[in-house]
Amino acid sequence: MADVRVRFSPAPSGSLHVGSAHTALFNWLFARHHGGTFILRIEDTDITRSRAEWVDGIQTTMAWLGLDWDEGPVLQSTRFASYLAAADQLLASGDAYECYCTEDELKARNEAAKAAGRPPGYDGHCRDLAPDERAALAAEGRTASIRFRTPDHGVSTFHDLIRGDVSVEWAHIADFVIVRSGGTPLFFLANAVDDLEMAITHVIRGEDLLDSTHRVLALRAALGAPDRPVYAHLPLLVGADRAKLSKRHGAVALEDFHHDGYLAEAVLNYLAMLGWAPEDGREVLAPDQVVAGFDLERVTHSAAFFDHQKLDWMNGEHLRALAPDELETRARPFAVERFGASLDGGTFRGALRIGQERAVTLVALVGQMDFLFVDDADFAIEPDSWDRLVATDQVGTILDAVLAHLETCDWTVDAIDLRPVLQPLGVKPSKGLTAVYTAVEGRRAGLPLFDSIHLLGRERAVARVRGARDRLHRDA
RNA sequence: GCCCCCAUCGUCUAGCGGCCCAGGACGCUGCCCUUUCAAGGCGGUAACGGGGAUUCGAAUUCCCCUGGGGGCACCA
Repeated sequence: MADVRVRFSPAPSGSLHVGSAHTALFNWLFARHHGGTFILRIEDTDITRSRAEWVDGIQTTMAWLGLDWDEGPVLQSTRFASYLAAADQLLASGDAYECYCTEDELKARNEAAKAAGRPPGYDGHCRDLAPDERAALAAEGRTASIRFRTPDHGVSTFHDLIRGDVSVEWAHIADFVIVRSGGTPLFFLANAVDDLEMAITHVIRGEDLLDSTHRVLALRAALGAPDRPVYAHLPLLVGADRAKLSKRHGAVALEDFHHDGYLAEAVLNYLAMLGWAPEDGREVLAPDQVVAGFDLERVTHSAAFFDHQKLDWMNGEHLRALAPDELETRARPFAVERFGASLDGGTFRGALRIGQERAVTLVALVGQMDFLFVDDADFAIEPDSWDRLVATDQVGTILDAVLAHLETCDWTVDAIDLRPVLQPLGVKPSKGLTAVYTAVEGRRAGLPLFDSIHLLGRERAVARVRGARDRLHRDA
């Protein structure tokens, strides 16, 4: 497939949402798979809802995910002249007309229609006004919007790469506004004009836009387009209630996943698996592998549930696949944010080495090593863990023996093995060591103890075990 | 209300007429490994929404029903 040109065209009315990111990703995958061009177009024709900071945020987040674009960002707000010229052309050809109905009137008539059991949508009130009628309305001080005249009869059909032929009767599609009474163009117009001018070959977007395709295509034809792009409507992403994913379903802003310590390649991988599956069934893939195997015709038809649990698993898979240096590069910002100046490079690398195989996110990875970097004055055992330590059989004996060992043992080894200390006491390692985990790491479970003690250093390790032992005696 | 789209384990999916009394993955769960927690290894649990039709044969084709979702803005 040569000369593929696709675009991702978000409205900058918020930060990039996982549903939008899903659409962006599929466009990007398609473009990259076919060696085509991926264009970023910002659909900000509604200037009251758009904000420059969101335009920046969308780009930042796309860059984080690894979705690079070849052209743009093209802001539709800078192209109003083109859209308005197209509107004039449609007015001249009779495909569009001026509508003097006010928003309040439309709303009232719509509600009346619904109440009467008739379908909502424009009723054609200003469709065939005579010139003198228009002049009279304008004289009242009304400003006209411009509406596109849809056919009264017949059927609109287009072919969707994923869903096959999709048809609807024109009688069900009301005339729609393409230019606001304030003189600014609307989505349908800008979309049709830009897809035409940018020579978009494939339109890949969410299924929620399926019905609007008929209108865009009609506009496009009225504008004199000789052809149509290929359409592919993606399955929607839904929450636990099976409704379209939105803010009330929890974290849906893509930047949140970044901040929560998810790896971009894991998010990309997971998002790709929502609605698409590689032919060989392998699920954990690097971005270039997803690109290589991607095929729009293998995209599924039904809405997909965004499963955080599976994302967590997948993130762990990608985390464990990272080379040591790369892991350090990714984790360091999170560690710096959490520990600041107390972060020691050597200890950090050691902790990463033993933490990598058990963490789900970078945040969790850094979180489990906090006992190494917290100020010793601030170190505290979790209350619940302390209670259970106190209740442990022979806890005093265990801590005394461990303390004695830590003060005298050889510290030049790789890790401080405490099993020989416990053995003479007749304490089961798993049980006795839980008490030591609590004393050293502040909780009953965490990074491997023997390595952790070594990373902590003799002085600090001894201080922690002594602290626990002394507190035990005080309480007793 | 009208229109459109969709329908395989709890979830993501494989399956495009016989290879399927349905395969993989997440989750859950049993065992093993094990200094905790994980990770890992080996098992287990669990699905073709219902009814017709076509066919020698249907998860796969067609129709109806049911269910779910989306749309019907001077948002995109």
